[in-house]
Amino acid sequence: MTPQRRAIVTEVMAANGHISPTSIAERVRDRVPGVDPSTVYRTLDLLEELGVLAHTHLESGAEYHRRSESQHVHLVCSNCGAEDSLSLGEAKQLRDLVTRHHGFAPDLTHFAISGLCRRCQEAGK
Amino acid sequence: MTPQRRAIVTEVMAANGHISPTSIAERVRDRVPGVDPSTVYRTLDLLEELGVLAHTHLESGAEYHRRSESQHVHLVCSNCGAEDSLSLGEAKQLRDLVTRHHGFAPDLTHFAISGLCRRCQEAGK
DNA sequence: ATATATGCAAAGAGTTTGCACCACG
DNA sequence: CGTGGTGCAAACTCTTTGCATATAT
Repeated sequence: MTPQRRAIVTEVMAANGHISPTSIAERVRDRVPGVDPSTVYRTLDLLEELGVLAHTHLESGAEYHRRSESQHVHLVCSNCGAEDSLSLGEAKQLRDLVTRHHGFAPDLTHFAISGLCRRCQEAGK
Repeated sequence: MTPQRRAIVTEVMAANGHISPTSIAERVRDRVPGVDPSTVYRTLDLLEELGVLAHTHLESGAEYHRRSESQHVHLVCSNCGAEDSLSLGEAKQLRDLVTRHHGFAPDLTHFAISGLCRRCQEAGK
């Protein structure tokens, strides 16, 4: 456990929801000057292998979050960028629906779900 | 309508399902030597604005496909890479479920759905 | 003829890797 | 004291942009 790793973990935990490797690098740098992006990437890979973190693909690229928040299914508005998420119950319904028909066990947290939020739908008419 | 554009469109249409910008660039190059990747990117953007093409985010990055195949919801196995897709009916059920609870109109084709295919689930025990 | 698409070259962003050095445990 | 984490520099991939030239209509 090095100070760099501690700072990286702290930033990911502090980010509410998810955060990109680039942002982590910047924020960690503010706190512990000199931390290299490569260290951030290496640490994120490690923490993911250890099962502490996981990443999700959003429009802007990969974002990391605590593994324990893995129930989080992201809904992102492609128009205004608003973010929402499914409840556990809804996520389960979706999961079951896919599994039932395909024997495929989806991890709905790994990619976001893009679409139009209610407001943008209404505005779009 | 330039020969380059014709070749690019041809390749996307020939690709069954989806194809990455890089692959398009390679294949087009085989047929019309000298075509620059920047031309490919510019053309893809244009065709997307015109509503002819759309892109989907897979694990490996963005892939383009005909807009008319936009019902295609991708299921990708994170273990073996196998690809499957939802039927129109299933896609509609999922869509309705999300819309009903959130007023959010998802475009399930824009991001793939990651998970474990049946075989990998069974093998994984 | 004229608007526009192309190629080329360069610049960027994000990420990965090799290596010598330093530090944690 | 030794394993292994770190910074640095370089390389890489994918993508974007500016500009002069070539091309479609």
